[in-house]
Amino acid sequence: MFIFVVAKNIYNGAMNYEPINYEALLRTHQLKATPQRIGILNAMHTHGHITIDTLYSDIKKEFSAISLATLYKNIHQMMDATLVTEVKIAQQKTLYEITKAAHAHLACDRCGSVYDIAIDATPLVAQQSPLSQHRIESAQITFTGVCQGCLTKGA
Amino acid sequence: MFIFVVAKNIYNGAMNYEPINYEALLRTHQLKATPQRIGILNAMHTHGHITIDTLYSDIKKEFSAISLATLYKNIHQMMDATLVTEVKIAQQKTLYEITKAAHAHLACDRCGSVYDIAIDATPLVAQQSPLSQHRIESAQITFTGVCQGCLTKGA
DNA sequence: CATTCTATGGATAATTTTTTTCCTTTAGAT
DNA sequence: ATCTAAAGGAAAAAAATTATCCATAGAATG
Repeated sequence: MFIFVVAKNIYNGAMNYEPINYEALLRTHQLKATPQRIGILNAMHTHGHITIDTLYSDIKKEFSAISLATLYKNIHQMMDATLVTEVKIAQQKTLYEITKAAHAHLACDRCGSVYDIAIDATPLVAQQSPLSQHRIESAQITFTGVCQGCLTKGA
Repeated sequence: MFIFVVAKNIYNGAMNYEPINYEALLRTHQLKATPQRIGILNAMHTHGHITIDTLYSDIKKEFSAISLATLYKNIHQMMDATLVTEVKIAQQKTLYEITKAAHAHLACDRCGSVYDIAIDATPLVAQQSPLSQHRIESAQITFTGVCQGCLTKGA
């Protein structure tokens, strides 16, 4: 038997039971639910994580007049509201994703793609914090290696 | 009894037995040992990790005419040679450090400082790789929390 | 449902960060 | 000591990010 305890109105990319209500998600985070913001969240959701360029070209299909400044402004507002997370990986362009259940990333050395890896860093944090003179609260993990696709087709 | 197996000419920031021979380190990595490069490595070493701005103002004390382009060009060459590592942390400026023994970083939520955390990610990689459809080879870990300094002086 | 107030979007420009180009100088091999 | 490919410096260009200004649109209020 599995018990899913789902906090109300927390986005979880892995649980696509029903279409995501971006309006409610925005309001929960004290942000106005504008069409542009909904579009941004939608693009992030369909891509999992997204660069500013992909987001820009994607969203222009719906809002041809949208400006990059609008994207940056909104991304930062959503980051301040912890609704969006910035993902920085060495040698890669910055990615943005809807804040979701803890997970790691794999950056493929060969093709550069970034994949989500299901992992709970809680034990790592719990283990490290007492060893450190700092108070450790969370962990962001980026793995590097070779992705499934490259393994299959490559040597 | 402790046995230290130290690969020859690998930089290890933690082992300051003797002054680091940057010339040899550069040559080992097939890079010409120019004074500017030695200065860059020296600044990285004394700071542990460094932003481009700090590096620039630091190194100008020795090479007043050095240009930012020279820094970026060299950093990239050293990164290609795996002598330097780029550290990207969300909400922070990119840091550069001499590639050293595996370690994690702690980014303080309060003051923004970044500290090194001694940790060997090998077990994490070994544990995750078989669980994944990808081949996982290494891990970069960034912890967030509150650093010792802020803990002491703050609430 | 209309009105009002405030936050948002879009245009534009300014900053900041990073990369490129071109020419002179230098490290390191011969 | 000489030679040559690589490196440094100056300058500009390109890319990424942020700020400013004003018209407009959410959403709260009556």
